Amino acid sequence: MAQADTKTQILDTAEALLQDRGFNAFSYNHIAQPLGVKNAAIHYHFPTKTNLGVALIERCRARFQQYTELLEAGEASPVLKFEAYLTLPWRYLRDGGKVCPLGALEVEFNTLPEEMQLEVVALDQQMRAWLAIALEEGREQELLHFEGSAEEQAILIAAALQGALQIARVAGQSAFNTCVRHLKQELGLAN
Amino acid sequence: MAQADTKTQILDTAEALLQDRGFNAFSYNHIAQPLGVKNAAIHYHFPTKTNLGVALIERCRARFQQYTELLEAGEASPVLKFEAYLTLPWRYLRDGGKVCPLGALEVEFNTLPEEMQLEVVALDQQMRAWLAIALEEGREQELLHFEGSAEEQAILIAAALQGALQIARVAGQSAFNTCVRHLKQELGLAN
DNA sequence: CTCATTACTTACCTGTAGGTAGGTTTTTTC
DNA sequence: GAAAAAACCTACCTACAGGTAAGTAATGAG
Repeated sequence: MAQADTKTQILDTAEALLQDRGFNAFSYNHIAQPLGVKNAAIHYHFPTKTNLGVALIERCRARFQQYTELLEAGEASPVLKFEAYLTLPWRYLRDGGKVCPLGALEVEFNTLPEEMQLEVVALDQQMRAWLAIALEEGREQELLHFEGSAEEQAILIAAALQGALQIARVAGQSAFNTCVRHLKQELGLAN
Repeated sequence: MAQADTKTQILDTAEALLQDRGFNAFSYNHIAQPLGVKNAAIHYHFPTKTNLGVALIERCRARFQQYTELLEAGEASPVLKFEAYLTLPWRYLRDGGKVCPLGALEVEFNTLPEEMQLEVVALDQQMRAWLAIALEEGREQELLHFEGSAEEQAILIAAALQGALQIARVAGQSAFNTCVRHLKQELGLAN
């Protein structure tokens, strides 16, 4: 399984670089070097950078789906689901001040090949759609409180988290925590 | 004034490119071509891309200060100030789905030269600090309602707007409008 | 009218990005 | 144990990025 291993390592490295520097600011050599491999090796696994990008986003999608399926299978409460959602950006922040992959890709959206753009749109919809359902569930069970549609609330939450991760880079981690605290409060969740 | 004119045009073009594609995704040629000029001409006005970047952010800062000074001079109400703040991202969105310059620069933050990083930090603080004061004023006059410190509220608002602009790229302009509506509502502002 | 300055252009240079062709080593399969 | 497939490496190529040097055309001051 050396194949899968290297392939996974490539995706891991690329993902970290994406979240650290953005998609346009890393090259095949940036991936190859830490893996102790030549850039042609990366091209062997991912012929073009577009291929890499698409695979990277697809993996995010698959991982998110797995994650949510696990939560559904465990019959997690809407509150737990929401907090599980918060866990994602929270880990990014702790893991070296990374930024949400979606945010990075959206900023560079107009420079991305169409295949990647489609994946970005799909990932965004997938995540927000699931969050919206969890929020609606929470409201029905009177565990969460908000006005307007759940989809709208999901947009607000996603936007705030995404922006907060970015601002945290220049204003410190507390900026992100502040955002989370306020979002929870507005949903009627005790801290 | 041919000098100032070209220089301004360069900054205008660079700023548009930054908000459209990000800082790393445009070159001197991208600026030169639409201006009908060679890339060496850009180097004449801004020897290095770092110079350009710093000048660009400094201009944002100066412009923001002018904008706020005008509002202060006109003794604008806190509500008007808040709405004036909202005007900025709203124009970005209308002007071709642009993204907040600050957001773009934060995503690419780790790839920026230190001089630019310092400017980014300064711009972020400048904008959020002013917003916080306006919010606090609004609360004192019982025009705006929120919990926690004004600085915290300012972070939440800035993050949400910044994120919403980015999400609007893949989810449509309505995503941004939704965010604004919810933010206003939470501050106790009628739509 | 001359000289200096401003605002460029032409013509280059270096580095790196993404990508390819062909060879080599390692692993797997039968 | 041989053949084939997988997982690389070496050695390139092209395009373009950021940047520089030297020259030129226009402007304007003394």
